[in-house]
Amino acid sequence: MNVVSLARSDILDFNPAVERVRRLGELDQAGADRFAAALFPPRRQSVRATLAAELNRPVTHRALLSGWAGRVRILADGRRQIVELFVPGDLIQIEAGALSGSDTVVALTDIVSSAVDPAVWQDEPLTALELKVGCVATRLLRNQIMRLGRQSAYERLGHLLLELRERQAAAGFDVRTSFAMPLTQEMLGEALGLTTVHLNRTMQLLRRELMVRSTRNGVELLDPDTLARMTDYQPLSA
Amino acid sequence: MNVVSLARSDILDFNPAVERVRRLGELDQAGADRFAAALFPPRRQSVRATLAAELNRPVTHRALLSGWAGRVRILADGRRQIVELFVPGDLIQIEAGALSGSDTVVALTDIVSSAVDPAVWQDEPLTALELKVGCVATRLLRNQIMRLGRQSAYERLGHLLLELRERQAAAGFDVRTSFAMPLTQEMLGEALGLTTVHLNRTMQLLRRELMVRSTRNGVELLDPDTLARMTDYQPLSA
DNA sequence: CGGCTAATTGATAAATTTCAAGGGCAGTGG
DNA sequence: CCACTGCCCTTGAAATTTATCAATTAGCCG
Repeated sequence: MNVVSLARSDILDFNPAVERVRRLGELDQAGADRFAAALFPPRRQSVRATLAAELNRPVTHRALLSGWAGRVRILADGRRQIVELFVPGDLIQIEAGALSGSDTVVALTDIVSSAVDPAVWQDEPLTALELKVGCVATRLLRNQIMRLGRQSAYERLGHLLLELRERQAAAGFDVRTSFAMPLTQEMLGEALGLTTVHLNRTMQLLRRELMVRSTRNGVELLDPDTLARMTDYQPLSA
Repeated sequence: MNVVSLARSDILDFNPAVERVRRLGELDQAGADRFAAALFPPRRQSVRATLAAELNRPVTHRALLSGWAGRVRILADGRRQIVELFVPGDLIQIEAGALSGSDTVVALTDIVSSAVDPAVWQDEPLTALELKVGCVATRLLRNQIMRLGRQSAYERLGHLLLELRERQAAAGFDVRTSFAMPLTQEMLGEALGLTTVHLNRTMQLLRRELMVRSTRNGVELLDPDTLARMTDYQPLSA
């Protein structure tokens, strides 16, 4: 009855994307299975690989099954902005050609992902889901804008960590003690509009104040409620 | 044959939203008319009014016909971020309830707008359009993230002005000499993550360098190409 | 034990914010 | 017609935050 531990214990057929869609759409087993069946065979890619549009369509989704990715924009002088972060379970919207602008989706770690058959959104229990998935993605973009436009380094980092935690929880991962955070501080800085040096110092501050503990390849939030209050974090599932 | 001047000369039935959709979807007259017919009677609202979801649907579009609006997020301590700006011709996506997060769409000037009948997207020549409209909106959000995360005050302002110009051009306005810019410097600052004071100084810098000339309620870009190079601006229509 | 890459530190410079006032201009009412 | 009031734009000086530059340390893998 504990979905989290079931999902974790039976790694073999735990699929974070299916889990996420199941919860988001409040699907029953049949609906979840239908979505699972719409996933093409997973493909493995290494860090820095590019995720491209597929199936000869202007817009496709790829379900990220493991590893992290990011949508990246690079300026003429080499500055790099990670516009959007993707964690396991996310459905990454990839646009073909001109529609994508100058942004690229890149693997930030080694990843596994599968294309989503667009036909699946026609099926009755899933019709509303494409819309919902889009709305959530848009809200994340707006969160990112709020962080970059209005928050201090400290707030940005705290807010982002809370968001990443909630997103992983929404994909069925157990985040109660700690959650995955495989990004280097350089990448985190590129996402948060901060230099590596400053991000490092900000992270140290969070640790010194006992808001965060870093574990191997992961992070633990020691007082999420206070952190949420301090950084104006609003749960996605509000 | 000059669409711009035709549109301008016949103000009476110039509808920037119809014009924009017509171009975006490469519609013929019949298609454009079909879209025009899907617009509910326009409603007038004053500055600071809120645009709310309608038609008992989770997501609706409102076509902004005149005046400017913005999607706004307010933090607990009163800081305000304009997440997204809307100019005449834009189709503003408005989410109901929880889907919207804590963001609100607000009139930044007096405005006129009409709801879009969602049924219109089912019609054949327009099917692909909802997708395209969404993609463009998303690209604008990503532009905003890039500006806030990676650019200096000078670059941010220049980049945004170029974007606002192109968007108004895309809605059929003649932007060759100057274009509308009815926002106060305070609002511009709230959009660009800058204080009013700093925005003011940055604007003066752009003027001093003869990149920008301010006219009454409008702006003229004196050397758009150079400005685009300096600010890494990529046309939406690329 | 190298040889990486990532994390950390210290010192200094630059960008941006804050605070506090002035000035311009348009509409309003006497 | 003029003073008045309410925005909005503009300025100056000082304080903060964040970036830059340049090493140094820590960890991990073969």
